[in-house]
Amino acid sequence: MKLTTWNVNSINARIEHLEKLIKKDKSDIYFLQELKCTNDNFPYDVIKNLGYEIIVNGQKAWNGVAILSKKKLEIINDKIPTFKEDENSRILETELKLPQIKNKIKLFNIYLPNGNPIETEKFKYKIDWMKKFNEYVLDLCKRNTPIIIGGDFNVIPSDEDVYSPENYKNDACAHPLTREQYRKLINSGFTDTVKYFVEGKTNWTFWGYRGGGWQKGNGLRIDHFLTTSEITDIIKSVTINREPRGWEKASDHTPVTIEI
DNA sequence: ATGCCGGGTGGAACCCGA
Repeated sequence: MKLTTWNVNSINARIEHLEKLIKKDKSDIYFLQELKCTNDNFPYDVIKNLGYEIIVNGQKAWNGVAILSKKKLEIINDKIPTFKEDENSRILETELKLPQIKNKIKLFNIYLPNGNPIETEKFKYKIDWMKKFNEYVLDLCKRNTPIIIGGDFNVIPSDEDVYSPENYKNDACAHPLTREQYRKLINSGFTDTVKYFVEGKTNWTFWGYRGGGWQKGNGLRIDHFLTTSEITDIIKSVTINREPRGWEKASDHTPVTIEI
């Protein structure tokens, strides 16, 4: 069972890349972020023709997340239940049953707010979003629910996860308050699967368009899969697929895959 | 050069992202 997360930076601008990726790696489930389209403008036909069921939480111009799955999944939540007033489409919660795990697994596809610049309401919104999400998820943890959280976290977990910590000293993704909220998940038993399973350094998942980020190898590790222990125990592999970042007119993020 | 690029939107010397 392969699950892949990818911030596509506009599903309609990237549909040919997505098709190419799906035909190559054939994951069972895809978490997509930054669709930049409404539910009505999602390219359902292309993806259905590849053999996937689709759930979408879209929004005009910004944000938007979707889950593609070979087997039909149901939407459990499209808002954080403790943060229903959130106006942005940034989350999809669904459930998956696997034979090797007794209870249903909770799947979360998230597009966590960027939060820059840090002196504005945007940063307050980011921290608030993280607190509300943690409140909900950590409550599930207490009840020993198996959980997989995948997506674009906009969190640089440590200074090892950015090409130049100095340049990101005042960035919302590396801010101590951001890292503190992320650590609450780690300290509650979630495994940062890329950190734990992918060897070596510079395991970037994002390279910015500006200043030749990709060409210079100036990247960040901000797309993550976090798993509770029951899931971590059955992980076969975790990979960052750098290839799509090198394609013409690429997304600035590249896919991350876990196999269980 | 985070005034850099590349999306969306609407018709912008605009907005957003990270």
